Amino acid sequence: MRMPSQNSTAARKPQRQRGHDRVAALLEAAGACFVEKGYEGTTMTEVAARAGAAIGSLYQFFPTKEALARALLEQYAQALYAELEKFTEPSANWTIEEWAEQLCTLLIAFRKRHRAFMSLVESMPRPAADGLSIRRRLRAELQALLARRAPHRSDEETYAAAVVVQQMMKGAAAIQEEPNMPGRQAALLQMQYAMQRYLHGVFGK
Amino acid sequence: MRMPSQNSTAARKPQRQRGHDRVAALLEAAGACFVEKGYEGTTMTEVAARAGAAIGSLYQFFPTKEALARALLEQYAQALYAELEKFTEPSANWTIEEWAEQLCTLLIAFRKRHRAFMSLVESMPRPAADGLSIRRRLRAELQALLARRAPHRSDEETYAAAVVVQQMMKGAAAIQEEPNMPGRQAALLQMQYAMQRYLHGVFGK
Amino acid sequence: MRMPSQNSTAARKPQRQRGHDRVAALLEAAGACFVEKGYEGTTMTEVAARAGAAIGSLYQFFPTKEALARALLEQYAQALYAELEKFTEPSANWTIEEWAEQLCTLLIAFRKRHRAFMSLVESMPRPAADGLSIRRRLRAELQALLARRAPHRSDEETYAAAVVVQQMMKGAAAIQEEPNMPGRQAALLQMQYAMQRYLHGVFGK
Amino acid sequence: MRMPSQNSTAARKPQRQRGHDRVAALLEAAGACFVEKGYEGTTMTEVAARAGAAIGSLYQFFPTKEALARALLEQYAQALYAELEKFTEPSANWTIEEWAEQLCTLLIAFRKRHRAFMSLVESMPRPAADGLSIRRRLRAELQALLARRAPHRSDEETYAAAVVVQQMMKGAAAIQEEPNMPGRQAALLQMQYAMQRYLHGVFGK
DNA sequence: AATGAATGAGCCTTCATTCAT
DNA sequence: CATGAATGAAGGCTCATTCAT
Repeated sequence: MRMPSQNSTAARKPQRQRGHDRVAALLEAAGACFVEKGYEGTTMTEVAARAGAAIGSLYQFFPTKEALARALLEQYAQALYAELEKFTEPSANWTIEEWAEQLCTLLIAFRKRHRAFMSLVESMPRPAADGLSIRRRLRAELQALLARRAPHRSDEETYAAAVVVQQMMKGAAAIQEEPNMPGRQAALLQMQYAMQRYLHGVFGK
Repeated sequence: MRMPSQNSTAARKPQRQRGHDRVAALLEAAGACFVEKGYEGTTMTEVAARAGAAIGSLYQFFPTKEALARALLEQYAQALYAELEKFTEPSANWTIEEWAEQLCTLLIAFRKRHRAFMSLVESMPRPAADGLSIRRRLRAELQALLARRAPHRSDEETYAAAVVVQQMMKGAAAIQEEPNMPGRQAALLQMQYAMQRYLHGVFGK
Repeated sequence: MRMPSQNSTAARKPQRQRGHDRVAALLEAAGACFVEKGYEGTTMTEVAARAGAAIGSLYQFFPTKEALARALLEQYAQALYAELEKFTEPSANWTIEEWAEQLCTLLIAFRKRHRAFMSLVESMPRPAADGLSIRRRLRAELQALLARRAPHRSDEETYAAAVVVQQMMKGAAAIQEEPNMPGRQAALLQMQYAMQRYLHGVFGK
Repeated sequence: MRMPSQNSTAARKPQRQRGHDRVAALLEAAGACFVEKGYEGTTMTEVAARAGAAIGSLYQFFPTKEALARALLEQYAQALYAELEKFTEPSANWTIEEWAEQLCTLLIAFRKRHRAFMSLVESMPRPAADGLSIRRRLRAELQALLARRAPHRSDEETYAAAVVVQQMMKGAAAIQEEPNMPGRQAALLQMQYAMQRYLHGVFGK
């Protein structure tokens, strides 16, 4: 049963609200699908079904499968940048080892919360690979963070270090994701240790 | 000694010269395709065409796309193990840093020569994921190598270290593969440096 | 009340007028194809074309060739059961010979109207053989009818009789279907006569 | 050197002992396959493999799948005619009931021994349907037998009776073939009884 | 907006049959 | 004759995307 629609200005808001919920549900469903089956394995039909929407509705908001993935990725990226922001301020007080530990902790927690992130970054097909640009942005972020800690280093040096840190974090994520891995915790700690050693070597006094 | 146990997804072995050549051509074509477009993006039709064979010929030897990928993977794995074998002997004379450098060099060279290796390991769909078992084998290999260098370490410790080394090598490979990456060489060197620092910290006297 | 338990090989139900029409057209086309070429000989492409639909539309409603055949079969089965229902009531007044004649008439007419029925029951591949269960149901129906006429007979006896009647009806259908058969009418009458003799022997006073 | 080729779809006759064995093995393998999977479901490759022969060898003797089936059918038909011959002589002494019983027994035993016979007769595709002609020949045979027993009957009458008898025998075979059928023996006996009643009614004094 | 039907290019795979050795 | 590789038309089915209601 439909409520008699209120006057045109008032009626708009609930409609938008509905739309918002829809989009949220769709993105969530998409995330779940991408995690479970990867980009190629995910079906637009299934995403819609999982969100309790019709296929047509899905296309109303996301004109393309790629757009859907991109939107999801973008959402994650924003969240990640927001979290990284917290590193800007207090990081000055930390030793480089503490800094590394915090970074590891943050990234690992983030990937645990948003499992589709990695999955998508890795499984989107090359030509469309938006994952690439996201990685680049994240890398720049890391570089900026590192540059702040070591202002005397050249851009080339901080860039290279950012690349290394990024790859190591990716490694940590992979460890997390691997099913039935024995000694996962120990391995993660070692990964963190490796990063600490590296950063100490490069930026430590 | 290997049983001739052709399980259903295994490749049929050619029995004539002609067949051998075909299989080689097909595998090569498959490798090229997988590199360029990943597992899902690769078409059996295209593989056949690229090898100058009819689609039926492809299926004569590889009953499935998956079998084709698996065969390729297996081929690479064997080659890699063979190369790693050379590490067993002389490594005793090396410092841990030299050892790490040699390993980096070897793996990087290997991936350059067999670009489909990584591509496939990463892009094969989970359930079939033969990549997983290959990674496990390689990890065991690394662990054995590390254990030889540090006999006083427990299995848990060497295993964790093997995991870390493996992830770092994957990172290096990713760096190599990334298109249009500025300062690639520097980054690779840093990656190697990171590994050396880590191994030094863990196994160095 | 029917559960909406769409098991994976079941047909999706259309929810719009347009869909209903499509499904009807598709089933009709399928029937025609199955009659002409049997189950294996029938092509999904051809069914779609014959119904003036795209191949995708066919699969929208019938996820499998088997599902299509099953749906058709089910439709016929329902129709047949409905017609047999009319036998329950008045049959008491008939002699066994009249009963047999009516049954022959009904079944022959039914098969003439729904020629795909038999074709499908016979040509569906064994493992999937839904034909089997349909036959079993029809057999049970016949047994019930016979049991009503001869309440003093044991279940075993009526079952065996039902089997015989069923096979004879199948024989009659085969006679009908055979192309260029001389003296078809006479043969059909003889078939009916055989059934009457048999039933008279078993259930007659 | 090629013999002036017989008609194109016929099987070539082997000319050496080895060839004979091969052909026998192939036919047997074919029979097994046809029973298990029907005509369409059977693969030339599988037949060859099952007979321990190469696919090329199979085609050396049977130029076509159809030819293979036909050859098998022909073989069975010959065997059946041979067995029916025994009916010519002594049948005069039997009552019609005895005659029917013997016929049932013989046919049932035959189908049990040559299970591919029925399977093939029923599953060969229409246009090629050699089954048809075989049925016709068998029908003629039956008619001849019946005519001998009842010389006063017209051709039309004996033909119709032959048709009925044939269908009933087919029904009996179906009963035999049906998996997990409870009370099979009883049903078979009833089938025989039905035939006896019928023949008694038509040809009995 | 929402819904669900429509579309069709394209994918993986099969298999009867032919051919070169 | 034997063998096994070669061939390619054709089939079942998927799925991103568009359209009509």
